[in-house]
Amino acid sequence: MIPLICRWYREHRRDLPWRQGKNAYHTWVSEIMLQQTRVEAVIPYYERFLSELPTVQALAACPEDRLLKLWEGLGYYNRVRNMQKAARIVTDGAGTELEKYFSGAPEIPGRQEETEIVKALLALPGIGNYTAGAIASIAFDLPVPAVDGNVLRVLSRVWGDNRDIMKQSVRRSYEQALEKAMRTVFSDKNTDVIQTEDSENNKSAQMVEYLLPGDLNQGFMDLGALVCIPNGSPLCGQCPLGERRLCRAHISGREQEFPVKEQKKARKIEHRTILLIHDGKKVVLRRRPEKGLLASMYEFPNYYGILNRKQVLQEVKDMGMNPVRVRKLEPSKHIFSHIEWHMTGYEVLMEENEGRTTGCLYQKPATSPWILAEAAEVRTKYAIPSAYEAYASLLGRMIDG
DNA sequence: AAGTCGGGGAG
DNA sequence: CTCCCAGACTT
Repeated sequence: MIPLICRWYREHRRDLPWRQGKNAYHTWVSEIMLQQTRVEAVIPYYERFLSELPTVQALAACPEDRLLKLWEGLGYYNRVRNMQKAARIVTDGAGTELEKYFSGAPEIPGRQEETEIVKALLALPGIGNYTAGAIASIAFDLPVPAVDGNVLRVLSRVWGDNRDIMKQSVRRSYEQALEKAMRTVFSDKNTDVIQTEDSENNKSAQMVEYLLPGDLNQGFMDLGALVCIPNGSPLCGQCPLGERRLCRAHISGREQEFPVKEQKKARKIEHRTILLIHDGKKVVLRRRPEKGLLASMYEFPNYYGILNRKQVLQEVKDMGMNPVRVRKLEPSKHIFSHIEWHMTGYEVLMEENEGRTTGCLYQKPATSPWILAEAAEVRTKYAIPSAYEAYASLLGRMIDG
């Protein structure tokens, strides 16, 4: 099965930005972005991120607000904070031996160093079993599995496995099974060769190429994305395993029954009130706490529950502003994985605050800091979660015209 | 083992 | 609407 997937991958692989050349830092960045995120969503972020932070050293040195702005809209913002922490560990030198692998020329570690490399990767924040395996196999050619949703879906169908793939015990058993198989197939003594044509000579000169662990792991990904797809019917006619009767689900016509997954719990609903406080030129923004949901990102002042006009006026006065006019805005809804925000908004026109950019007149700055942001900078400088998009869009119309 | 952490595209 | 995505971390 493994050689079949490797060969299928060489023939059908998608041409993706992070698949040009072999660069461990590039692989790392792409794998972090791709956690729970689709390829199409990642591509533009990946290009922008690498053009601004082309090296692990540049990542280590990037200011946090700029880092969050580069990640704005991708979600799971701890991913990028953890990646920067890891970059600082790597470039510190004191931490691991990984620095040479993540900077400079591509250097492939020997098999003897395999367990050490994987262990060092796993020790970095933001890198778990999957990502360590992906980097080790794709960038370093090490025979380590990278078990993600694609692998679980493909293999649960191939094996007709009716266990719940959400259970970590099941994931572990897949990792162990794959690791054992990969050690055998990718061992130095069993180098299956692939015959390929030499395109330059246009002759059928045969080159010897070896099956690579990275091709298997990426083969699972592309197979899962293009053929063995979730939701609906997989395209078994295009599958290298289907016609060879290597897939139990396909043999018995039960493709739809796998993978088995326990259904998720219902989301919690939260009502919130969003305030667009502005003077026609500047708008009030707030920085979220450093932990929890949307940590350290910027937002419009907002409050739990639905406030009426009187309460809104009181809140604005408590912030030290002089409100002139209050107007109710259209409600808006935003859905997170586990929470649903039902928002209502108010536009609050306030007196001009020339000269003031930050401050808190009636509250301690440490507990409720706010800033007066230039309208143009709201979009260019501050990382604002997509949850506020409806109101950010309204604000643009209020201030710019 | 269960909960937290985003956002968007497809069915 | 629901599901799922190249998951990791905390409790």
